[in-house]
Amino acid sequence: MRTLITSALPYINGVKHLGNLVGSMLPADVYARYLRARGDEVLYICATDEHGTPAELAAREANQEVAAFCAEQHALQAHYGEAFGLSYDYFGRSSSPQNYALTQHFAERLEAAGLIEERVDAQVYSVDDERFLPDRYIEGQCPYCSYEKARGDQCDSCGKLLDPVDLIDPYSTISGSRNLEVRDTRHLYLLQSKMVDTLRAWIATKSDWPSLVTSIANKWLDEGLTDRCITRDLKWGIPVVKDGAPRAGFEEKVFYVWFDAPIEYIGATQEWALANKDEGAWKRWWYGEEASDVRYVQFMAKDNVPFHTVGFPITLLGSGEPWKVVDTIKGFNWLTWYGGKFSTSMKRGVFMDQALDLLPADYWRYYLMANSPEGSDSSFTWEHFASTVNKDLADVLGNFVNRTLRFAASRFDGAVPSGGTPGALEAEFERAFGERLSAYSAMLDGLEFRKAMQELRALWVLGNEYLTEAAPWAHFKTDKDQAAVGIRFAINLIAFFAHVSRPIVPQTAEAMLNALRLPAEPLHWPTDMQAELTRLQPGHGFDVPDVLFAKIEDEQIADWSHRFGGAENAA
RNA sequence: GGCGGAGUAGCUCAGCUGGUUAGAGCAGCGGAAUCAUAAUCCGCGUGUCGGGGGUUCAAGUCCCUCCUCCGCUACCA
Repeated sequence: MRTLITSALPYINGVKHLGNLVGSMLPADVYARYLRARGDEVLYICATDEHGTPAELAAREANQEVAAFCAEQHALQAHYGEAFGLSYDYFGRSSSPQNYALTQHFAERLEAAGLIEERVDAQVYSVDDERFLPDRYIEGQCPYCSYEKARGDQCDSCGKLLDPVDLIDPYSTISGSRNLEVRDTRHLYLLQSKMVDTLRAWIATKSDWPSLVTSIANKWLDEGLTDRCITRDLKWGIPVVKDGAPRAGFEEKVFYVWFDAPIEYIGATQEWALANKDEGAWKRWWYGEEASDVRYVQFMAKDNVPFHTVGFPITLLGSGEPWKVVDTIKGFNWLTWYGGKFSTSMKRGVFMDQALDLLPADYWRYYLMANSPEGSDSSFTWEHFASTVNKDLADVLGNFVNRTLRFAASRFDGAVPSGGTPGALEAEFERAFGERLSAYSAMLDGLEFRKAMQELRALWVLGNEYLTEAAPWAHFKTDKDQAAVGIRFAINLIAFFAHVSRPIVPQTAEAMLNALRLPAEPLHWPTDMQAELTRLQPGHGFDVPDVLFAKIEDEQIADWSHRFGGAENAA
């Protein structure tokens, strides 16, 4: 069994915040690391999503050409992804030549299958901006409640749905210009309505999807899928072609970002194959008989679910070609900022670059996974973050390693001690660890991350319980062999903890292995507790590492709340 | 407006197809221990399960209704 993993593509308009991270890339990474440790073959693919109006506007804001802007932002996101330990096999770009070719290929296949047709729309054009305006970029007075800043799609004041032409005295939010006119523009429509039955039958087979995902998917089907416009009047994007030449009447248009973005999962796999000088290697993950043993798991936040349960499957299934479609979708709710919204445009919340300036990646990784918004939205606060880090990471895991190794170093000369034989206590704890390990693995298999973190924490706690009962510091005075049994057991637990914690806190786990003078490779996933607890034999040397996790002080919380805003800066 | 999700201990959250005295972690209180980042371990939880009504032998769990919050509503992505 091979597993293909993709996480929703982060949009190009800036460094992502913790909410973006926890809803897609981070859990995908944890899962990929877990499966790799278990010995499975894994391909974890991600990429930046670079097209669309916001990218053009962000580039203009930064006073850059859009291509240069995207290249720079891609490099930044790649950098911070790596710094966060995101173990992509490849981090591609939706603006890659591979994605151009694939997107154009799918459009042609869909048209050949009778699923695409041209239609003419009337749309608002801003003469001064020299562009057609998406509804949300037009504001004006609401015809119902007279609110001055109603958007073209909806009035934020009275909530009524609007059409841009309804607005009184409309203007472009890009330039403020009121020089707007309605122009006819020709677009390609994907005839999603023809695929409803196919889609419904396909989704009906997915009994293991989270209810969050199926309910969103079924909602779209139940309301009746409408045909969807898949081209836009923009310059930055994938050109619309026909028979290898620009399509007549579409010379100034590109494909809609939501048409080409998911295709980039395949595109990025092709980029990966090319980078590894094995150009055909992508196919065994995506196409035909070769890919039949692939299990495909997607990670995304709930806003992305419609595009992955409806849009992208229609593209793949409608092509009539044997493309791999998703097997399991793991959807997430929102991580909120003190109950409000993390916001890139409002700069509200903590962003990946800022987070790493404050603390190493593992602090964030553990906190985010332990509080992952699976069942419902969950809320970030500095106080909660600090108490999770201090209690679970510093006091329970970090202190276990520290107390064990410091004691062992001072009483047993920096090596695993010999003497004594394990007794009933060790047998009892070996069994307890085995049970917890099974539960932990089962939660990871089931993509139940929050519960998995509870089990992981319970394993760490069990280590401290063992030490309390074994009390090597007490035995040391009267029975050195008995003390040696406890310390041997505890040192082996450190190695065990390193392996089981590694998908979540990779840097710390490697520091633990390093302290025990164990190689970081090959990856290892414990299954047999008896083997785990006898791995390090008497005489094996070790080092006492620096404290693994520093505690977060009240002054830091106060400082960060002040700098980033706390409750008072919630939406 | 329509649709989706949520409202469970001070806080953050579990509670699948209804079934023994509603759970976990944090915080709090008491105790043990003293190897350790004063770090650990043990013990202690009556909370109108948002309000009201209903179905049932039995409801946090199903139905109706009302209230509150969040999201989506297809041209933001």
